[in-house]
Amino acid sequence: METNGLKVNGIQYSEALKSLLNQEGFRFTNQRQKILEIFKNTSEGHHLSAEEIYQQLSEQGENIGISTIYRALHLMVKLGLVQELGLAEGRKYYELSSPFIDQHHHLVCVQCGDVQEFEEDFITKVGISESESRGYSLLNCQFTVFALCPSCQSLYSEQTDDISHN
Amino acid sequence: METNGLKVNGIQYSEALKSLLNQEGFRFTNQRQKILEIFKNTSEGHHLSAEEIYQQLSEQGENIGISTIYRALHLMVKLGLVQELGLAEGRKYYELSSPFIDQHHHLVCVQCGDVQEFEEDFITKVGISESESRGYSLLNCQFTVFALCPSCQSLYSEQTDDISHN
DNA sequence: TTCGTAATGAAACCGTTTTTCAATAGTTCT
DNA sequence: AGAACTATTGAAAAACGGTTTCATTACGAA
Repeated sequence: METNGLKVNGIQYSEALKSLLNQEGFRFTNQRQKILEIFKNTSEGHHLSAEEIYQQLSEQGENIGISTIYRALHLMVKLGLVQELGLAEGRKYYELSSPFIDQHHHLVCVQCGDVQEFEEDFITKVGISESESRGYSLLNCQFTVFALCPSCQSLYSEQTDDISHN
Repeated sequence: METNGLKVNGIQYSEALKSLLNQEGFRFTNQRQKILEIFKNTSEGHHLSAEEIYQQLSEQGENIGISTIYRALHLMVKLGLVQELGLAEGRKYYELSSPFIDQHHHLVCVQCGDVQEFEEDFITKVGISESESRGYSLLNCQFTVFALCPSCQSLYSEQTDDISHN
């Protein structure tokens, strides 16, 4: 059908990004635009690492440096466009931040890495009140539940020996 | 007074650790005992990194390898003795897990790294019910609030230019 | 168009964590 | 207590995620 809804949204988004950047003295570069497009085209509930963004852009034929991606991600976090998540081991994940998407929290299977999202307004409220009552200014709060998903539970009990490290 | 409460507890603790390890086919080594002692002698609210455990043991004259510490920490996490925290950038922190200490959550200043703890039973209950309702088996849940502490707020607003990365 | 400088890509670098491997030392069995 | 089995160890090397450096490029204001 090629209605190109994405493209239309993409243009609006780009305009918004451009004015947001310019009004802070930053520049609207092709690379930053492409990175934001990756986020836009990513299904809700999927979280992107710097490496995955790099892979996707490389596949699209973009010649982008990994350091550019890290720099863009930091900038977008500071501008409030993107949120940084500490879901998994050793690596950061990113997602578009509210108000673009609803505030939510994560249930992670530590074995297979599957991530489920859920909403619970009260938790965010606790974050707000805990920081306010101490004079802190809230940046972001994350509730992460680490667990084993049903299919990993059976496997797991059989391989207690995968605990040792040699 | 030298009542040696710690030592008495230490012995009990060691016995408990030994049988816990042995019943799973692991060995009760001097190094693992020493590491657990570090945790025991650490004040509540202080979180240990692998590096800090290494420093403390080295000061005590123990000749322990850093890889042994990482291996022991992983094992203790799997056994449920210790909890892994993703509080700060680039490095993991560890603390004795409940039921040894009360369940609590963290308010972190992203600027100076100061950590405040607070309790909120409801949050833990959400973690339990979210995982149960999906058939997940809960391992551990963490609510982390990232914010700026009062003293860092003033400094921070002056340096908006630290956003760019060159 | 020109100019100033923010942003870029490549490569070098950094700190943390993991892996490798030969040597050591808990555990169990006799 | 001694022997045998093998989990664990320390040291060094490697891997890994992320950051910095620097010469070059390209936004965007004038």
